[in-house]
Amino acid sequence: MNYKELINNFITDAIDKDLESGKHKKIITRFPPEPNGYLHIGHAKSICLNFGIALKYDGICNLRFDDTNPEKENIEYVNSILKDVRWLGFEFDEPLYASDYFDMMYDYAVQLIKLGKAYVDDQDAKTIKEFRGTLTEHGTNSPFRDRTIEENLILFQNMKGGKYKDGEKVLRAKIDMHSPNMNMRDPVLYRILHAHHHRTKDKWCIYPMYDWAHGLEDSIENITHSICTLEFEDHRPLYDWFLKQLKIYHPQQIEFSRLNLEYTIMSKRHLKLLVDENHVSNWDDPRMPTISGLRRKGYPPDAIREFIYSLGVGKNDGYASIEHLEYFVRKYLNKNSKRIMAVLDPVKLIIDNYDENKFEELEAKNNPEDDSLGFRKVTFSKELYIEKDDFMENAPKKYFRLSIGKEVRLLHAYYITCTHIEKDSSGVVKKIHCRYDSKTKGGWSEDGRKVKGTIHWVSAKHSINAKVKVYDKLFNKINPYDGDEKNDFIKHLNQNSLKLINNVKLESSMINSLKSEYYQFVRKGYFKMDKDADKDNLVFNQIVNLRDSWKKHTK
RNA sequence: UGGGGGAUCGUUCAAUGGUAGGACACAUGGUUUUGGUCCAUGGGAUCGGGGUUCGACUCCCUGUCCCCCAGCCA
Repeated sequence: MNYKELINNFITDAIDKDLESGKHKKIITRFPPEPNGYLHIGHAKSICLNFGIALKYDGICNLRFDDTNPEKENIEYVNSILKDVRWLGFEFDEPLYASDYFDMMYDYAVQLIKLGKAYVDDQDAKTIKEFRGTLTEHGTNSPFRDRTIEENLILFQNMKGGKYKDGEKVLRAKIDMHSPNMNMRDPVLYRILHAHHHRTKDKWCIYPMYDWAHGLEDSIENITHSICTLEFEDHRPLYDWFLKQLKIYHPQQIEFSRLNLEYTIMSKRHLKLLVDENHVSNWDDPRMPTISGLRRKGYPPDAIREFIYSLGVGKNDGYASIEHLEYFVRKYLNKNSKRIMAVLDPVKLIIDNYDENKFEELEAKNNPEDDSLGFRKVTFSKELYIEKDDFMENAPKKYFRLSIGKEVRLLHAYYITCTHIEKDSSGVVKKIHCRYDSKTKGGWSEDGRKVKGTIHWVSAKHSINAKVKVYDKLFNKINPYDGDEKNDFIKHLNQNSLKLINNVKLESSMINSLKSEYYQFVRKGYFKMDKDADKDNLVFNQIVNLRDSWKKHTK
């Protein structure tokens, strides 16, 4: 991808100006996930933006774990994030950790106390909340707000030293309890948490809050542009205030609107709920909007990147459509998948004038637009399977497929004409009898005879059994939160989001199918073998179906 | 009159005082050994009302609607 031209938005406009004015020479961005869950496609936007900008300007993008809350974070999440960012195609040096800066952050806090800009508050959480005021009423100063610097220094040291229980004291910035911006009403800087941290172990029992930590992390790493989502816009005055008080290097925070995808949710907390309550199998369930879910489903990273960059970056909130994402998935897969024939809903087709014991190895192209993907042999014989819906007894005029008396092409094989059918007692078609034209081998005729329909097939005797999983949208509503209490989104879960198809027949060449490979099941869709599948249990996930303009006619 | 942000085709992003454009979606036609791909064509928008200007999506005034903020989460 050509990142120089790929990304152009209001953020790169700002960067261009900073480069022109000489404010910066080298651009440094960062992607700062909290390791408290798996990354989702919303994070992919931030990743593509931050790493993309670094690539565009020959700069650097740090991968930094914002691991300031040990109660929710763990190493499993750290590892998944590392894997997902790399899988998306971005490279980084050793990952960085906010927890590596805990000593520095502590020292800065001491400095802030010495400046008379921070104090230890003995009020409990409930009282602090009460004193904070409301959106329309200003707050009230804490009775502990005017402690001396000396006292604050000792108290803060005692907090660090473990002399108090969780929640007994906090360190707060001394800003303005009358500020119309709630974030400026003496925000908490440190809370007491006697918790085991996955990296610093038991060294600390006080942990910094986001607002305190984030600007310091950015400053320490010499980040030039700290790009975050819109909900932090209100926090920017605080971000700026801290760095100004401390007189340290001051990155610029710029906010953009986060990515929303139709029919799904992007809250890590809520995605975790879906996992914990078994609404999905795990974080990598192919129905999840997580990077690991999309990977398991078979979405190529290139397609995800192209999708993200096609969206652009702005400050409007809105929803990206599933179709838009699927367009890029199909676009990539059309070029990069091998075609094979698979029958998902089989019915027997018998070629009455073909010898019982004969079979032929016919040559088939793996990708009609790209010879470099090679050729393969498919086995043809007297008894085949075709899709049930490729035959209709009473076909409408524009139906191009098989029906009694009509001729179609079997892809890569022969022209066949249907002569008669066999049904069971309840009228279900059990066998379709045809005759083939031996002069049409390969699927074309010298006489220029026109055959409108082409259908796929597999040889019954040579076929391989498999299972297929087809996925639909996770929720029934574009915005699962719409009009409800925040936690009612569960009731909008699509109960039919997973369909298991058991009796799938694959062409014989699939005996050597690979987990790493993308396949197009001709006329059906794109598929990839599930990570838990094996030779004895072939399971394919449908990545996305093929566009189907016939379906529109039938409606 | 609490603060902050936003409003352009159905969706998403452009146009930075000078012909409102692209992509997806949709529609029509063509090509085709996938009713896929590809190609061509078409319909379709500046939140409302004033103002400044030769000229306004852009600047000013005013109104309306939407999103975010009252964690010792990030």
